[in-house]
Amino acid sequence: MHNDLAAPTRDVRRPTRQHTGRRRNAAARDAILQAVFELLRNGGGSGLTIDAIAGAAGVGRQTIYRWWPSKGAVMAEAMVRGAGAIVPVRDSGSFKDDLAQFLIDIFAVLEDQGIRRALRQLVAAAQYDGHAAGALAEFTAQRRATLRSLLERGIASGDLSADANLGLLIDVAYGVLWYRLLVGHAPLDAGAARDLGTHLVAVARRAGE
Amino acid sequence: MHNDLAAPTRDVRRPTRQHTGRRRNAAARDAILQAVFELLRNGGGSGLTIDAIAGAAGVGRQTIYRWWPSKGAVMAEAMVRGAGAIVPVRDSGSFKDDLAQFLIDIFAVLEDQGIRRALRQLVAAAQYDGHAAGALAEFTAQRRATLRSLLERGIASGDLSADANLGLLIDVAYGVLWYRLLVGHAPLDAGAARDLGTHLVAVARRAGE
Amino acid sequence: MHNDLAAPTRDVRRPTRQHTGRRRNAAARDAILQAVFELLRNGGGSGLTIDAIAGAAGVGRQTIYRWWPSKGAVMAEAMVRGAGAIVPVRDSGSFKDDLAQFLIDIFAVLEDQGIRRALRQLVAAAQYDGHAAGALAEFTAQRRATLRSLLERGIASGDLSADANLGLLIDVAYGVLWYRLLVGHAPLDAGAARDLGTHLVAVARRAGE
Amino acid sequence: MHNDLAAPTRDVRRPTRQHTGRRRNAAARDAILQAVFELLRNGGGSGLTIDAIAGAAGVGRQTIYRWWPSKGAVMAEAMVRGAGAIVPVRDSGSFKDDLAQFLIDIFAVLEDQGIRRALRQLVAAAQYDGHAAGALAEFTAQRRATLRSLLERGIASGDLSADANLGLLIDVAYGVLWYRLLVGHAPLDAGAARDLGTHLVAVARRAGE
DNA sequence: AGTTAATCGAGACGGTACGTCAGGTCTTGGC
DNA sequence: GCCAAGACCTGACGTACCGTCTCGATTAACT
Repeated sequence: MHNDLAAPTRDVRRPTRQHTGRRRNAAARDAILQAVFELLRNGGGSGLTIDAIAGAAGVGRQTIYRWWPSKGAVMAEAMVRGAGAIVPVRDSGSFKDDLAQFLIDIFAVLEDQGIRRALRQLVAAAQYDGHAAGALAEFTAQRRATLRSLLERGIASGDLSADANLGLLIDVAYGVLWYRLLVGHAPLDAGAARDLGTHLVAVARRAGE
Repeated sequence: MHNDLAAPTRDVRRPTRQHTGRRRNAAARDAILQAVFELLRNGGGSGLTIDAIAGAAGVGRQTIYRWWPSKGAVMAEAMVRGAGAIVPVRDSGSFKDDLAQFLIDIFAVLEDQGIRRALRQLVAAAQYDGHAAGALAEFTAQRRATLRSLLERGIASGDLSADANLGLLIDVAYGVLWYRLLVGHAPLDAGAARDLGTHLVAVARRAGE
Repeated sequence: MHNDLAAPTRDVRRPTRQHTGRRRNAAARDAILQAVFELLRNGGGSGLTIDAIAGAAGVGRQTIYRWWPSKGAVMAEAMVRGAGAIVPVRDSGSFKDDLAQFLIDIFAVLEDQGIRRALRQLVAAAQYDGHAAGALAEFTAQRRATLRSLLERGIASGDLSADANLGLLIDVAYGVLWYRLLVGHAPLDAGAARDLGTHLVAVARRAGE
Repeated sequence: MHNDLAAPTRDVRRPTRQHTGRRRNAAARDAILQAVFELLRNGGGSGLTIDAIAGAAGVGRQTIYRWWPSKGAVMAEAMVRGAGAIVPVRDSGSFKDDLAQFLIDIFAVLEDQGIRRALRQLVAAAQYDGHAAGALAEFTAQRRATLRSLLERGIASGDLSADANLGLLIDVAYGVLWYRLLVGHAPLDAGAARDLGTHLVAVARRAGE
């Protein structure tokens, strides 16, 4: 059925056909993710229906189910891709400045109401949809790794003690962020970012003394 | 809902009659809250329907809507009532011990998978239901107040500096708690409670130095 | 609905409740049947969807499924009710005239393209839907009974022989009708009705000689 | 699909290349018709899908659409080919015997439940599919022609009067057959065939007297 | 004691969204 | 260029819930 001469050694291992038929269209996949993210940002996140997604993406409903197992899964992936606007770690030479700037940058992204709504939806979906939970776990792990590399630079520079509990520090930073985001009792602005940065540096230095 | 003053002639004819008819049955209300909490703890939170609540409580659906404006509202109230098992603040004389014990007690309550699921559901519901959001805000405000009173005792005793940023400290404590609860990347056990307690005391003491 | 005078001993005999809840709304049922018949007559019978029925009747989709088990069933009942416009048997004193007039009247009803389409749809649905098949059987049995009573008058008057095979005569009459209706190779007009009437009388008279 | 003879000049410019590409595979066509007929006879006619046909025939879906314009068309052709098992007209010298035998032979074929189901499906499909309607018309026209030739022999032999209404007689015969087949209120067995034969001869003889 | 009216459990109502299934078209790599 | 496979868009299906409305029964204050 295929050309034996082209891959003589492969035939032995894969005697049967691997695939036939039309290939999946990655453009459709992208259009769906794009549409989901836009709808989450602009429309009311609650009323996000599969039909609306399909309509906005110019795609059939079945195609969505072909790529993702549930609505939560596609929502999660869309938000990881869209909301994961990379907040870069700067390197100014001063660890304290870099940390403060990192937090300020993150909080600045969260000024956007659409991003806020999208992230809240992601957490909500993760509570009852296993796929969304997986996506959220992956998303947050990535974010924690970024912050960890920054904190490790602080250890190297001596701003943080060598035995600082980095895992806890990271959870403190993102914990405050998510807690305020989800409950909404306190602002997420530049002042909050500065306070949080001060807190992290203070405790980390103290930890080694 | 309408104003009787707009119909003065009726007041003349029925000046005294305040109310007639059967009174609401508080037992039904309790049965509903009880049923919701049980379903949240045991069943899969996703499939929590009004029908299921009514069935479990032995109640008609309309009765639920008579007492609460939305599913999120009744869920929220049930969880505030059920999950709000009071974790008392102890007074052993040592602020540090009391703080550590407070966190350990809270984390012990969270060992229960049902409580965990219920709290996660509450946060999820709050993201798309205004009533649930209100209930969550009230719930968390109450919890923050409790912790704040404990921390103020720490200031009084001199364990914390007088100008410590209590609001931030509280958000750090609950932020770590909720973040780990919602994302699930790290355990919520006695060790975590101790680490968190140490962190809070260390930073707060440092802050005033 | 029940007799309260039976009162004190009631609990013993009927310990359980007979019925609670809102009663079914016969008006909705009628609206559905009406809408189905109109859609079958006017619209293209092929594209008759449950949604279209529900929309035309101003009814929810579930209500249709509450009353009938399948689309074929509701189609069948609608057509039995709508297309079963009673063609009365006349009694002019002359059996032959009455038979001829009966056939002419039936064929006249079939001049209406909508009725034609509806009847064809009924037969089509009956081929793959058991409920529709039942409705068709009932419908045709009723029609055969009507014709049989007319033919029996013919026997009484001596126009038909006493041992005429009435079952076959009836099937001949309706067989020709349905065959032409379904295949469409020959017209169903007054001339056809007269020919068919002549045929029936001729063969039935002969049969006894 | 186009006629090469219509473009003689093309042959001059490309004298050698008569045709490129794989030729249509008539075997695939046969396999499809065979598969459709088998599925109609054995499986439930209702759930006959294009996918099922393609699968049973070992054929791609597109191949079916290359040969027929719609599902009704392929169903109709399959049934005309499969169910059109030729019932030959015999010539024993006796018209009455030949007619009776013809009807008995036809009814014998209809003993097969699969044939019955297939024919009912054909009629059902013809009610909403123009292609199937065409196929049914062609099929029935062919059957009527066969019976007509037999009846004309009856006129030649003097068993039928010269001015008998052959069109009506044919419709009576097939009408009774289809009516009983579609409604199912009476059997289609040898006894029924004999009754029908007697009826036809009786009326036809009488008609000329 | 009788009247009046709001509540109760139950369940039908008009809707909206779901996830699946089928139809007919388009695309891919192989022949 | 035909073929099998299968992804694509479309649209109907039957189900699950939603929040409201209606039913007979119950219950409690006011007459």
